[in-house]
Amino acid sequence: MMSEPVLAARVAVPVPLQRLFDYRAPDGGSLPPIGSRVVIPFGKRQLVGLVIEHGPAETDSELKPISEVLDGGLIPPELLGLIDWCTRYYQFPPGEAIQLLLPVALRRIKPFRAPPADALELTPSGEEAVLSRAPRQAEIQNLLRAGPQLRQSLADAGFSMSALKRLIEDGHVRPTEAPVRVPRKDDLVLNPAQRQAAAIVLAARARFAAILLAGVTGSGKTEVYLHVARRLLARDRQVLILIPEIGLTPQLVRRIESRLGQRALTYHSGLSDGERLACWQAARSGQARVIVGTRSAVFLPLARPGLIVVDEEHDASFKQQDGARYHGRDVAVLRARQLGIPIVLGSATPSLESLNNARAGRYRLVPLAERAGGAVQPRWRVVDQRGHKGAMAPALLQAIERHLEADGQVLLYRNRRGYAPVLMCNACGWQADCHRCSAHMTWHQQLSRLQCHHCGSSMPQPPRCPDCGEPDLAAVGAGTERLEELLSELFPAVPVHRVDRDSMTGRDDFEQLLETVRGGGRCILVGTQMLAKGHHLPAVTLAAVLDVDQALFSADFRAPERLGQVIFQVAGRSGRGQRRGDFLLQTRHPEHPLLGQMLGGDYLSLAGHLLDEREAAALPPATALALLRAEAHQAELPRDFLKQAAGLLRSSAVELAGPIPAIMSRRGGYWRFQLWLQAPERASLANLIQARLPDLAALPLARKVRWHVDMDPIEL
DNA sequence: AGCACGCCGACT
DNA sequence: GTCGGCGTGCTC
Repeated sequence: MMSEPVLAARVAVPVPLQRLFDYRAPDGGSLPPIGSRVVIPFGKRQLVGLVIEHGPAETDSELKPISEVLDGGLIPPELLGLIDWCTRYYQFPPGEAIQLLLPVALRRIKPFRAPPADALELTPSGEEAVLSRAPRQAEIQNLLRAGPQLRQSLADAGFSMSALKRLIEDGHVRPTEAPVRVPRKDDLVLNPAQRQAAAIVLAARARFAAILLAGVTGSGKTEVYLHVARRLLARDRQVLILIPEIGLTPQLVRRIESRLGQRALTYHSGLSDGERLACWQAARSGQARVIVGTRSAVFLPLARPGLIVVDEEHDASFKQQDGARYHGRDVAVLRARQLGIPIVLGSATPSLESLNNARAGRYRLVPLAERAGGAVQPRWRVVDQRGHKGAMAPALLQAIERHLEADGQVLLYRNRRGYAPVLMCNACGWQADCHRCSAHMTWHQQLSRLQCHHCGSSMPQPPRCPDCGEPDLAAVGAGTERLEELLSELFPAVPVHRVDRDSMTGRDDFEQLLETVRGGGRCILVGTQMLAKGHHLPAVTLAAVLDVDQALFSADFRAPERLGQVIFQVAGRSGRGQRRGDFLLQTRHPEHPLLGQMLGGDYLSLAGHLLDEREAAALPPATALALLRAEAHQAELPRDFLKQAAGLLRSSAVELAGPIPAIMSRRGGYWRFQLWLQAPERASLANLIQARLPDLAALPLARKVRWHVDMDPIEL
């Protein structure tokens, strides 16, 4: 037997360096186990790191000792394995792993004071207390006799903080970790298609299976997840539900809670550090049974995992666009495989990536083709906008009028916020462009300012053309703000609600608007993406997409897929109640073959066509694609860097293209270029890039440009 | 990323 | 004569 080399703890340190650092055991102690949270000396600083593995020291210099072990074996090996795969596949430094694995509160050396429990219970004295002279307090006492309640739900129920405060001061009520009971609504009876879908998932309840639940809007996908979730909760398993970054969380969470009769914890960037820590710990201990989170929740430690759900799996926000560029959906599938549990990917408009995986037999496609509750699909019609100058053709306006007269609600989708996408000089043709981006600035009339939606720069309205001095500046085109104005003029008797990031600034604005709209009554909704996402608005009988044309001719090979998704999602908003809906598509290119394909039928057959086209063109997901991106203030630097990088990456295993400018060639003052790397297999592509990464980093130009690798990019 | 060291311009 | 600009290099 060979003599043992010095065993070191290989530690991930929160710095953007492509390697681990070796440390010896703390003075007078032994090597902390893998997954331990430790404090280590790093240069002049003390940092929090994670022990990723044990191994022989890989350095000639003397090892420093670990300063302190904060938590031994905090991160389970299963998660370390997942992160290891992610760092190698997505090519991000191990230090980024710390950001993904630890909530902020645990990335600091100082122990974090745990936030007070957010539930309240009666103390023994509170049970006894006679509160006849304090009716409000007595009501609270009565409520709490049934079990602990969240502070928040007491506040929602209209109890004042002062009454609560008094009860706490008097020692009648105290914070508690005890689980809060949520009254459970009875199960909806699943229809045969839903039952069958649930049965397929449940058949795999104790092993890995990836099920792609492709349910048309209104088919009741959520009921299927929740049915399955209940069965797994009954077996004492945890359920992790991943959702895109959207503000519908409160509504969705309430629905999940009442259906499951369980409290659901949320995990997303909107939480305070303390709240995130609390959720993280509850997930790790198993106390949290149901967790609803955005993509970062895929890295939560789970004591007894039973099911992962990825809702709206096609949504681009599952892909992190900076830092560690991982895809939450794909990582979730890998995690489910490692855990040996089923994962359900749900969408009315599945991504071509997932459909391709279904074609290849890696996922099981379970279509739900019928709307639940008997609602039927809307009638589709193309509105030819040619020959009309305005933002809305007469045929569209007539349809709006007709539906309003029939007391229907109208939903109009337009993917541009602001008043007008361009401000132009009528005299010389000058356009207000961003100085830092290759983009027009958007005219916001209410703010009386021009804004760049890409870099955030903003300026007041120029009083006259900066080029020719004429004062005749015109707003060209219509964003949601202008559409709202136009519609209010055309239909003065009808409320017009604008839904976009500018109008829905308050926390609950959107939620409240949805409530109002669900209350019924004629109205027009005009808005961006926010409006297209799965909201149930039963009184909407007309939905329309106002601008499909730029997507028809986009340079982005994903544009047709995205357009298809938006169109089917918006169409799905119409006619979900008793009355059949209409759906209109406004275009100046009614003869475009893509529109023909959509009009023909359902999303899955459109997606099938699109997937065939990707295969024919050797584009993802038929091939693996990675981008090497670089940007700098001078255009030559990233271009030259990528040229040199191309030389280093040349291999028979990959096809290289570029450097070519990004679709948005300049952003925030940076010139952006990219090198396309394509290979038949994702793993071999990742391996090649990983092997050459040190050489790339060693290029002198690598220090002069900002660069990174993006595996499976979705933004070009 | 930080934080050092290191060599050239305007200030008490 | 110094304070300080950010280029370059290192972190087990």
